[in-house]
Amino acid sequence: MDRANELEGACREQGLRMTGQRLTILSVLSRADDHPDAAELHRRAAAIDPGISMATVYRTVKLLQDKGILARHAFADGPARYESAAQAHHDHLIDIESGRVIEFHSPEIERLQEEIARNLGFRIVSHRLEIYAKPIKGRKRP
Amino acid sequence: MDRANELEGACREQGLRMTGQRLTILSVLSRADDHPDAAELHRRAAAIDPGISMATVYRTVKLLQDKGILARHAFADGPARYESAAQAHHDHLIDIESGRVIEFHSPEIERLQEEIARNLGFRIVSHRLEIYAKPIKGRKRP
DNA sequence: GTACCTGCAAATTGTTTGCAATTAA
DNA sequence: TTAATTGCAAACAATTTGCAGGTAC
Repeated sequence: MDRANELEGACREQGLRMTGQRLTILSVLSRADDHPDAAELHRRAAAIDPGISMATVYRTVKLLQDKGILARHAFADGPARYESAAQAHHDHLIDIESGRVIEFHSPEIERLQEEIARNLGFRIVSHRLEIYAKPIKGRKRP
Repeated sequence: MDRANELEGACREQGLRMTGQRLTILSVLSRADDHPDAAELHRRAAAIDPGISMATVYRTVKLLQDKGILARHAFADGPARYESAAQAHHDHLIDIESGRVIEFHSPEIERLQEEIARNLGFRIVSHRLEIYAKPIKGRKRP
């Protein structure tokens, strides 16, 4: 019922072998409500199972990505960051002061993108929209 | 009057020393109507001045970037690609079959982005919008 | 003359991979 | 049983940097 089981279930459906390391990484991913990079995933996973290696983290995130279970985002600088692919499509606003990532979605922008691509004679396969911004001082944010 | 002189002029205005290597790289950049990566810039520059090193290419593009003369784009995969920053702001559609980059601009999308950021309590510093797409067969493209 | 620039090679960063040992199914 | 998975270390790709010598101004 919880997210760990959802991710684990998705993996089993895909016929992946559920090793201790994978379970550990899945549990880390399921409890993450941020956008950790590989090093951070390894740190959190190693806190549970100290023997886990960086190579396994990389192999696992790539595997999950290929299976459509995990989304990888290479923002403008620094290492790639990951999040569960289970949620609906969205874009990202990156707080360049804190590194925090805020998700948003604009059907209007999506529609305009489709229109632009079509007018150029293309069919969209994927897209990337990232806003790099600073918090406005004295403004409360949701 | 031509773009080589424009770029060179911009560099001189910034007080940069105009070495032979920089002039070579500037001339390569000025005649490029595509989005070359560092290796490609080096290839083209080396065709003019075989002694030029990769390190100098990297140092030069970074310098020009810092001075606002050159724009660096790290697309979804492969090395970063560069283009003159002299032109108006625009976003990119990448033909994933050929790697070709098509520029477009949508004031409407820009406006929506501003609105989204404002509503979240942020001020946009920069943004990145890339559309990865395939050509529609049997359609003529501009 | 001197601060800046260059080439070279070595270092860095983020990520991938070959291999021999281990393990899930 | 046996094909998949792991840890380790080495390999990789893109980019940066220390250093000793060279050059624009």
